[in-house]
Amino acid sequence: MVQLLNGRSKTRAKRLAILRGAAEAFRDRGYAGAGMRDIARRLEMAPGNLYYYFRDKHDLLAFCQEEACGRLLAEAARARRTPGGPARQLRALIAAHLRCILDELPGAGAHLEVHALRPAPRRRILAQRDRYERVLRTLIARGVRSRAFAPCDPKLAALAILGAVNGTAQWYRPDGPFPPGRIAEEFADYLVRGLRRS
Amino acid sequence: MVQLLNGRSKTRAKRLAILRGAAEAFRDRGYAGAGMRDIARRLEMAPGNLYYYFRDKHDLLAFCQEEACGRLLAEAARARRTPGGPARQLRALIAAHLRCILDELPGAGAHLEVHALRPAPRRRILAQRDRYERVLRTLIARGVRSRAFAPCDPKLAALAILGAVNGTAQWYRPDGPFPPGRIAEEFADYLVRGLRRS
DNA sequence: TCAAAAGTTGAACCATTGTTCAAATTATGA
DNA sequence: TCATAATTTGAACAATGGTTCAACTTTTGA
Repeated sequence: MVQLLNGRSKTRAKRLAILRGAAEAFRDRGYAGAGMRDIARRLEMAPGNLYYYFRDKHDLLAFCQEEACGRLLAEAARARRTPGGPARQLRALIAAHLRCILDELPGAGAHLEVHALRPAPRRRILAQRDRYERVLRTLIARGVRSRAFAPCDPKLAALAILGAVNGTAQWYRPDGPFPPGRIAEEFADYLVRGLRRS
Repeated sequence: MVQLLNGRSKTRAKRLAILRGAAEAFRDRGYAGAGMRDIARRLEMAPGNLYYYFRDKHDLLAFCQEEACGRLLAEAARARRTPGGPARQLRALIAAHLRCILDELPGAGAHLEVHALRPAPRRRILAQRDRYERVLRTLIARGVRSRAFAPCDPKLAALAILGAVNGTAQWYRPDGPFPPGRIAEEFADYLVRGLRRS
């Protein structure tokens, strides 16, 4: 294979591979419960090697969460550009969010154990999370104003949606009965229909 | 005060007090992240004293989860006795569930970190959780059959509801802008409306 | 082909964790 | 009031955790 990746992006690829194992471990055992040795074993590498790619465990967690937030914010931006009213856009965002955390990242940042982050990354990640939630709330509020949705508190509705969506990381299994696409579609339908006027 | 409590129920009261502190710690830091010293400090007692009431940390976690599951199953039984169709019953159960984990228990077992349980308690708690989920699914399926709800997979719908409901433990704060009753009512309305035919 | 750089290893270190226990304190009841 | 039981304490112990690092292997590029 031709070498298309320079040094920088090769280490980034490795960091993403580590992310996958680490995020799985964090999801299964929690941040503190997942040991560096466990993470290394999942990836079939030596524990010490993790420290070649990440300064320490906090840094590894921060990378997981920033990667997840970054992708979700990209999906949020795309959703706002999709044609249609707030209902269609919200539906698209929920489905994209689900595909993202089920398919690409193994629930990275689903737990969002921000308490374990250092002050600086925590501020960054909380800011990203706030931006994402604001997009959600704005879509909902817009739907309420356009009378597509019934009156409600957009903040509470957004929290309900995020709970249902992020909760999937806890029970979803790739070899389970529900493929990610199916979950994405059914959840998006259900969670948007609850907002509609009845 | 008159001594109405015999020895047994007095130690049970203390165990419940410990539960409150422990469940808060588990919710904030995760099972592994919450140290026995932290839990003791929250309760203003010595670390060693916890071992007078619980065999070890696993036992403390098991008590939290069994207490939570027990109360939720009691609410499930009551919901099935409330008058009205599946929609009303489901709405009542969701609201009761929320009041339970927001008001009474500080999100005990919200995480449901079953991996940290010993085999025997884990079997018990998983069985209780399954029973609870089955009640939920049955209510949903009944609503679908009676054409009160739109066709859907009751299993997926139940998981969506549980995600939204249990997720509240992560962001709810007693001194926040939303009182538990408000959250219970809005969530119950929203989550049931999503099932209705539109 | 080979020297330098990049990447990998696992044993060792030290702080922290769950846990124990003998001693101290408080509650009980006759 | 006092002896007994119940409860609480905190120092100490063994195990586990994150982390370091010198040595080793692989990759790179000329």
